[in-house]
Amino acid sequence: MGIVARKEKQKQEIRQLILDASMKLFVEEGFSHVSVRKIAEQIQYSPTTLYLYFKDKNEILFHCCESGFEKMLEQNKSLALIGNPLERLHQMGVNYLNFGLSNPEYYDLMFIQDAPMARINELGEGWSSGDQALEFLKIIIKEAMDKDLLIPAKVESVALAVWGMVHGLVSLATKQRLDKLVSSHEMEQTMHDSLDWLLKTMKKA
Amino acid sequence: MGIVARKEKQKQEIRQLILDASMKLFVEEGFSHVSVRKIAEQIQYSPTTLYLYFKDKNEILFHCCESGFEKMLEQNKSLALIGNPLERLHQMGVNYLNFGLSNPEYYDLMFIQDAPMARINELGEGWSSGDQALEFLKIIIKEAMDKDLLIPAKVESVALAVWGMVHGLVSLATKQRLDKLVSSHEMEQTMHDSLDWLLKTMKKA
DNA sequence: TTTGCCAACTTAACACTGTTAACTATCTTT
DNA sequence: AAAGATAGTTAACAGTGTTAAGTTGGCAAA
Repeated sequence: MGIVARKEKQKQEIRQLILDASMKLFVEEGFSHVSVRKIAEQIQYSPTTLYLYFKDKNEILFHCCESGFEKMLEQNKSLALIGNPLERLHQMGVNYLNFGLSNPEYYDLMFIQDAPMARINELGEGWSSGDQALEFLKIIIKEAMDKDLLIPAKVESVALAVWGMVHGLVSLATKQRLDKLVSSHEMEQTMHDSLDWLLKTMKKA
Repeated sequence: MGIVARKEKQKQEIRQLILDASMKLFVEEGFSHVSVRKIAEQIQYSPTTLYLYFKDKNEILFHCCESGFEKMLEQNKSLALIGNPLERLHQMGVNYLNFGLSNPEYYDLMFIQDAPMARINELGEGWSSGDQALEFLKIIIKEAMDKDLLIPAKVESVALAVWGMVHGLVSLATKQRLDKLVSSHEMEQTMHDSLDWLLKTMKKA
């Protein structure tokens, strides 16, 4: 049994090797410049070898995407320390904007590109990463309402509105839709202003 | 002079032929399935002929994108009839959500894909379509504030927040990020709920 | 009228892309 | 030692955007 276990371990190592190479490439060169052949070259294997470890490119990208969610989750660890749910919500929004602007390639994969979702749909699974994140957001909002800090409303609507807004800002910015409309050195500040405005507005007087 | 004018007219006709074919294709088959070769086949020309009329594929897509903005503008013509700026803002949001959900391929090109912006950046021009749309939004918000219907705030922040939210909702939805989180038959309603919530919340009591 | 030019257009090719089928070693088991 | 599974390869298919070179046809000047 030891021998079959070792084989399995080696297999996993190569899988990881492929994923690491993919991530390195797409962080450095950008999502659109990552090809199966380039990944293979990076790890000194033939391109077709990747297909022995992954069904297709989508599956590789899905794992990179999951890795992005881990990165994001990591960043949000410190949120637990914030007692006030409204302040926690605010910091979560700030973290979201920062993550998106600092990791545009990851962000693209996590929330915009079709590839990772295509893989999920093929397997008929749920989207656990997205589910967790939205659930987390809903809990904070519910807590804030319970503590009478927010105007009562349907939690789902508010959560979607907040997520929608920060996602909208990040994706407009990273897809260059604000470049010609907002001066670039004020861009980040303007985005944070919008977030501040939302939180101030939804706060109970 | 008549002869050179006719030639010019013919040139414009072929340009339009190419654009029409492109639009037909990418509305029917989806953005990612539009290739230079397919466009060419559609109009019975050789693929390379397109390069006599357009610099590259990006330029073609840019024009399709502009055509999307016209479609959207058309839809917003009726807004002028609404006297109350808050109601007008609300209807504009509703229109935005509907446009995005009904024309996902156009929407993708207008607000998400790199191609059209790449062309704008190459030419060093501004983004007049985006500029107009945002300006329009700002004017409504300013009017609402002046008429004491909205809590006063920096117009730019509010405009970006509102745009960000509707854009965020549409792009999350069209990029399948809500599929596993919101039941599909309630999706549209949920999105409108979020918009309603925002407008109700920002409204002066 | 004939020559020459110029414009519109096409063919062939380059350098890529994801992916599959078929082949070749190497290592395991009988 | 022979047979079979495993891991990896090469070659190929069908597609992408794009460019260089070649081919027409029609018009203008000689």
